[in-house]
Amino acid sequence: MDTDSVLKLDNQLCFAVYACSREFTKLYHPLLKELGLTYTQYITLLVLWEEDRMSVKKLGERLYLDSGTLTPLLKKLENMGLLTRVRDKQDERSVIIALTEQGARLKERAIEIPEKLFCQAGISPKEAEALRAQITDMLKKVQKLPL
Amino acid sequence: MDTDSVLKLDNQLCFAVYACSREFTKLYHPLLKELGLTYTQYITLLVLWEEDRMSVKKLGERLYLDSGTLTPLLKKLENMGLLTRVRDKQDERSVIIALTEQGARLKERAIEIPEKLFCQAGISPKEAEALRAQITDMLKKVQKLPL
DNA sequence: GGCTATTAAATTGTATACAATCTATTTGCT
DNA sequence: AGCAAATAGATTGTATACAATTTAATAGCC
Repeated sequence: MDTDSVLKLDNQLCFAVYACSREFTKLYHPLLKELGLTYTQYITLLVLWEEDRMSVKKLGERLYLDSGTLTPLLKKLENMGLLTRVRDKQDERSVIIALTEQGARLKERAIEIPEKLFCQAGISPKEAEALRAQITDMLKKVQKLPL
Repeated sequence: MDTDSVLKLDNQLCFAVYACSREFTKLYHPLLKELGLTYTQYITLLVLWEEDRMSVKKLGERLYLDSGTLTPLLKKLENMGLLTRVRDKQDERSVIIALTEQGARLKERAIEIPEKLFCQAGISPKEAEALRAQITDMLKKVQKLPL
């Protein structure tokens, strides 16, 4: 590719990923609205539905988000009555996030979302999985870089 | 995939794309900082370097961004002296964005960025292009959906 | 021509993201 | 024990994103 082509927006992998991410989020929006959640709040709960009781630090590692994003987000979910934030007695530096009854129950209603989305988007589960694996590979590659 | 697996974060295509997008942007950050640009400002200029003089509307279609995001961003780039915002005489509803001398010149320095990135990330141009094509396909699919 | 619908930007309000910094706690070392 | 370095969250400041609404201008229709 010549020097001019590499600067073309349509040739840039990063832009494709960036635009795709935002369009995907828009697709989630109406479905999540029914649950009263934003996308970031939703993926935070996904992690907790898999494994309840987790430090902010570990949550951040799973979501690739730092405390600057998570702290206000978790405070909001706490105010909504979906989780609790409690200092770890063993290590007072950490804060343990745990689902409330209500937060745990919300999982039932969230189950339908992934399927609805695939149907809407017309993406087959097989090709979705193939693409997800490739993107995850790249994510690991990009994330591991020494800054 | 069973009902529980679809809710697992690591199985979700959307999350992979979302996390990858943010990690990619972080990779750009130090390189763009040298030019005094953010990622969104950079891709806006990419479009204008390809085709100068364009309405906010058209710019938004290329970038998948709306006026709510673009208006403040373009005002900032205007203040930085990189572009001008002028009402279209033919259609006073539109605003035409045009590069200044300085904005056009910045392209020279931006040329190096894509190559530096690929080297850093250890992604071969060939696999990047293959992945970009797949993601763009999905983007089109997701974006065309009737809301 | 005159009125309604549509369109393009701008504005408003809410929710992220993240770099950089700060605070409190704990670890590791002597 | 005592202290420097490291760690986990919280805070601050800046820059997006985007839904929803508003404003101004144009297009379409009678």
